Parts: sequence; structure tokens; C-alpha cells
Amino acid sequence: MSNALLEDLKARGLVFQIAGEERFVDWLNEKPRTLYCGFDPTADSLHIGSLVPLLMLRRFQEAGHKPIALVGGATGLIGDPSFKATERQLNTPDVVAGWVDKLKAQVSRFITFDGTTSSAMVANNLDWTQGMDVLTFLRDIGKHFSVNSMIQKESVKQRIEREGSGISFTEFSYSILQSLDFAELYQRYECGLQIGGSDQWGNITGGIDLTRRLHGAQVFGLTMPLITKADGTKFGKTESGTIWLDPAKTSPYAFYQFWLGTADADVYKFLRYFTFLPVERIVRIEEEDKAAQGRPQAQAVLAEEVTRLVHGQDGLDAAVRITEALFSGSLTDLSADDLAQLAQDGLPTSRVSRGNLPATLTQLLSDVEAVASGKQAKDALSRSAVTVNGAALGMDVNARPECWFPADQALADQFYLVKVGKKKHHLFVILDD
RNA sequence: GGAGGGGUUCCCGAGUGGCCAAAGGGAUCAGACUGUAAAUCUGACGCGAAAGCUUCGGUGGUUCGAAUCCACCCCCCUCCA
Repeated sequence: MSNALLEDLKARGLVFQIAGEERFVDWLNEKPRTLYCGFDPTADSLHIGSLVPLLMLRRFQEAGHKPIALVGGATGLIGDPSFKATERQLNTPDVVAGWVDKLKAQVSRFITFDGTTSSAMVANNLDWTQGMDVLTFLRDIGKHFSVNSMIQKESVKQRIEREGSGISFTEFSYSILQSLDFAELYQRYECGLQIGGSDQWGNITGGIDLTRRLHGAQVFGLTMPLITKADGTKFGKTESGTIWLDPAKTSPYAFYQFWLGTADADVYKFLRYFTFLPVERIVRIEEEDKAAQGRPQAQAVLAEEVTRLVHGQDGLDAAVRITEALFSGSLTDLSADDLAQLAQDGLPTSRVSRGNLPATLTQLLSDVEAVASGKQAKDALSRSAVTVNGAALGMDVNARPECWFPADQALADQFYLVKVGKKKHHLFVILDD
């Protein structure tokens, strides 16, 4: 007995471990099922680390199952210790509540609410935890957990064993709360599968055990592999920080650029993880790239697909517009409208009047955050790495503002595209006073 | 509560009175090469255009001079109770 969805997931490398594997395929084949994945509010937006589970919910939904996105209004107040090296800072309840609202809206965009049997749901575990009193929790829930086995879990081992760290009772209890979620969702909605990252294995099996003990039911777990990069660095971070799903925090352009910069060694794997392109198609892309010399097409496909998934066609269009303007088109071809559109699309832009320019260019560039510090600007200037509308500036004009934006080089009278290094761009709108 | 160990620049981690803005590694930024790659090489890497200014858990103190010594305080870890 096999299952088409499961076969596809395996072909994509998306299945790391399955709890209850012997019976899982039959269970899944029998009828449409309900599954869930939890997302804890640790910030006001999810980042691309949550993308794989989010898309996973959608993959199941497309196969006819019903996904529940659980936003952890309760667990987010506690903090998941799984594989974390240090104790986490607690956030205040009102802050977490605000984040919950944002995440609810965010996760909703990846699943469909259509009123059918596979229509998605969004739940909040605060609903069944905030009213529970401590004695009920300790007697009815806590009694099912063995501390002996909890401290054996790999996810908290380093916190318990490693010198220089520790774990509070609060974080240690996290796993119990999450286990309760599974049991609760089973009871309320007959939710029989929890999915999550491989770091969630311990929490998921905890939930499976609790559901069996409380309700005598067999439920399942499926984890996805940790996303790794061939060079060993952490996935999802860049020089400028986390890649968020919220376009206000990471612009569609920056998002698109992130995927465009994927290493050759990772890109085909990521196509499997992050897109809905059929595996055969991905294999074909890989073969074509291998046969062709020079630049592979895979990164562009990946960037396009994922940006469309997260930011929609409009977001993708904007990202591509900026990319083409900055990296392939010639600047002089851009009209005032085009330039205004770039600013609209999210290219960092500053409006400054000539009379308000600071004393040094290094200062200006660090003010607009085109560089991290004046030192970096100085370094770039001395290596001719700063260009304004294509013309390189040097340290010699650092203290001469009148030389930075010569009127006769303006694009459409007032635009100046400043490039620091090869990839950092900043648009200046210089107003005459 | 007791005993011991520890808190250094983004991270790891040297430094135990001046030669310390603080070794080394990583990360990051820039240049060359290139595919807006990878690898490699080069430079920068507390802030500042510069003069100079501000750092080594906190606060005081000793000293011509402290990351380094003293006092008190805060935080973390280990073991014992």
C-alpha cells in the first residue's frame, strides 16, 4: 500500500521521521484526515524557517486533508527549549498576544479556507490552557509524564548536561504544554497528525503518548529535515539578518534576492523543499543546468516560485522590476516613473535636499544605512566601490557634498542611484532648494 | 545557605598593572577573479573624514597608569546542604 502524497514528499526529501510509520500509510489512505502544525509567536512575523512546515500543510491540503495552523499563544509565553543553548527571555503576555494576531493572518495566506471538508483552520492553544488551574494541570496532565524520560530527550540534553547552561522549570514544562495541544486537537477535531521540524520530534512524540493515555487513540507524527546548507552555515540568515515573511520586514525584492543567491550545491534541494514544481521538472532543470556552461537557471526559478508563493504575483513583479533595473538594464533608460516605481517597490530610498546634505559622504551613507559604519564607507570609497549613477566616487570628495550628486548626471532631474559594492543599492532623490 | 568556577569587542576565545582598541579563529564588509556564484588571494573590521573619543558584568577605590589589584553588588554554571 502506498500513498501518492507520501511518495511525493519522500521524493522531495521532506520526510525525516514518521512516528507510527507501520500504520501511517493505511491511516492516511483511509479517508481525508486532519493534521496540524504549531507556530510559536516569538516575533511579530514568521521567517523562512517556518516556510517548509507552512507549505507542508498546504501540500496535505491539496491532497485532500484538513490542515490546522496552531498559533502558540500559550506555548509562546513559555519558550521552547528544544535544542536551544540558553534559556530564553520571556515576552510579556500583551506582546505575545499582538504577535499571535499577526501570525494568524500570516499563516492563513498559505492555506485555503473554502468551507469544504478540507477547509483550513487556525487555532490558538491559549484557548485551552489559560483557564486551566494548576492542580488540574499537575494531577490530570502532569501525572502522565515521567521526568525520567523527559530528561532523556535529546532536545533538552545539552541544557541539562552541558556546563555553563541550565534550564528553568518553565522551559522544561514546555513539552507538556505542546503535548496537551495534540491531545486537545485530537479530542476537538479528531486531529491525528502533527507535523513539524525535526527538532520537534521530542515534543511530537510527547503529544502522541499523551493522546494515547488520555484518549486511548493512536495519532501520528511526521517531521521534516532540518534545512542545511552545503557550506555548513545556518539557513535563513544573511548579512542583513533574518529573512522574514512579512513584506514590511523583508521586502519582496530582498526576499527574491535571497533566493537568487542560493548556492549551486543547495538550489536543487531547495526547489524540492520550497516549491510545488513536480519533482520530474526539478530533475530536468538540474540536468539542463549541468549540460549548459555558466550560470544555472535554477536560482531564478527558485526565487520566482518562492517569491510568488509568499508575496504573490505583484510582489514577484516588483522584485523582478528592481532586479532588472539594478543588475541588467542600463540606468539611463529608466524614466522618472520607473524610478519612482523602484522606490515604491521597496528599493531603499532617501529624499534629501541639497542644502541638507551632511558634511561627509561616509556620514550620509551610514545615515541611510547603506553601510554599517563610516569605516565601511571609507573602505569602499578608497577602493572605488561607491558609484553614483555609475560614476565612482573616491575618498577625495568625502567632505565635498557639492561633488556627490552633480546636477548634470541626475536621472530624470532628481534621481541618483548609489551603489555600494556590487549588490547594495540606495536611491537618492535630491531636491534642489 | 556552603564550597568552587565564570561574566572580555557580533560569536568563540587569549590576555592577570603600562608595549592593549585588546592575540587567534569564525562571521561580516570591500577589492581581484566570476555567474549579483563557489573556491582562492588582498584589505577593513569599537566610533569618528580627522583631531580625538568611548570599551573588557555594575558601582566605587588603590595607582602616575587597571580588562588586569581591592571592596561591595548583579548575573550564570558545578558540587554539597
